[in-house]
Amino acid sequence: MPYKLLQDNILNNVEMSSSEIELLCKCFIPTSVNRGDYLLQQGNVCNFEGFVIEGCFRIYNIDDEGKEHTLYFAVRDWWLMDIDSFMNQTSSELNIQALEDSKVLKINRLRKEALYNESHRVEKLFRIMSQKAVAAWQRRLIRNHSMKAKDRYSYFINTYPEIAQKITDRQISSYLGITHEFLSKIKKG
Amino acid sequence: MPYKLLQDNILNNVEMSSSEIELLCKCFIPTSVNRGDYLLQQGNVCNFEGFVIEGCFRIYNIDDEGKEHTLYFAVRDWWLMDIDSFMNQTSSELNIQALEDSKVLKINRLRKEALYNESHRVEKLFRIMSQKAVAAWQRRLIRNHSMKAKDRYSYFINTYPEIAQKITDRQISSYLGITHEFLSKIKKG
DNA sequence: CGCGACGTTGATTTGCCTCAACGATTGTGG
DNA sequence: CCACAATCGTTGAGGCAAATCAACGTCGCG
Repeated sequence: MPYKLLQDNILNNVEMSSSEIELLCKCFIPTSVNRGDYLLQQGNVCNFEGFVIEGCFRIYNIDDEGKEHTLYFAVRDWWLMDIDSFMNQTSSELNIQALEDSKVLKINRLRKEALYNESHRVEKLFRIMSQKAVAAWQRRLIRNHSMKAKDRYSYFINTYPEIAQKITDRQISSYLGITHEFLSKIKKG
Repeated sequence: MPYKLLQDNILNNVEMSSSEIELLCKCFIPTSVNRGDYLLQQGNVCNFEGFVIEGCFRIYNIDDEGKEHTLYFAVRDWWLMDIDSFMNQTSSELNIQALEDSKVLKINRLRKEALYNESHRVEKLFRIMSQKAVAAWQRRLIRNHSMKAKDRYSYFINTYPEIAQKITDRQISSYLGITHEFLSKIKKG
């Protein structure tokens, strides 16, 4: 039952009757993604939001110089999307790639916008989720400014051991904002 | 009429009848803050959200080593709060200080939580505002990782000229994540 | 007036990047 | 199943970006 995980995640943010939550979950479509495949590629418009059931995704940007910058990783029980492209229906600057064979519950944009209007509780759910996200991004910025690369690395593997175990050092370095060579030297020292 | 600015800001995010928006705006209390004074200090709990009518604020953290890290500045038409402390009612790690004599519209936390439940539109308003904020924080992180200090400085003064004009170079440097000495050298070269 | 915060500059050090090379691992097609 | 290619992690030499520390003149404010 893939929906059980989604239900628990939702109920962790808002109260909802079992009938309402079932109606909500029905709007999410189970999708399998093969390792290496993309849910979204830079230049396209993001018209979905996803909730990861199993596997692992990397959400990253490639800049003008061809360098990769990982915004975050999404594993079981995480949400993913390009929120900027999704809201404004503009061309995305992000790639969302499966690092393993994965399963996601996807909801279509128009479906989601409709749900906002149909249900005050859905609106509340995503209001709360977004506010939590803002807090998390603020803390990440402060960590980036106050901690050296070595400490950011320790923080990452201690805070997200289940993610660290699934990804390569190169991917970690692009999340930390350093080169993979320097990460290698960090791990040695 | 300080509320006109708030009304326009809100209407820029959601539609609202004039009666409803008036009811909403009434919950915000005009507050004057003298230059140098704090709306919030590290260690206290944030129980308000603010909307700046005039003046300028700096929202920053002081780390274990005594270094200041500026999250953002808030001038006319900007919102401010410690969203983490506000949501979880935990001790704040942020300071919110007026850099000029300023005027803010403040809404109390309990009042705001009540409004969420009373009005679907209010819930929608803050859902949209939060989602926009998430997008902005994500873009800021990518800029921090992909641009050198000099380019981040140019970006800042070009994107927020009205802020740049109100603050000191030291404050800009703590926003950019560099020392004030280095910023001085950037400006020279 | 005098103090404290500010911006500047120089000398030195440090954190991190670049480039290049290498072996090890992983994935792939024949 | 093997051979090869691609990607990975590692290491070293050298360079650059930014931090650190110290000193100095300036300005605004009490």
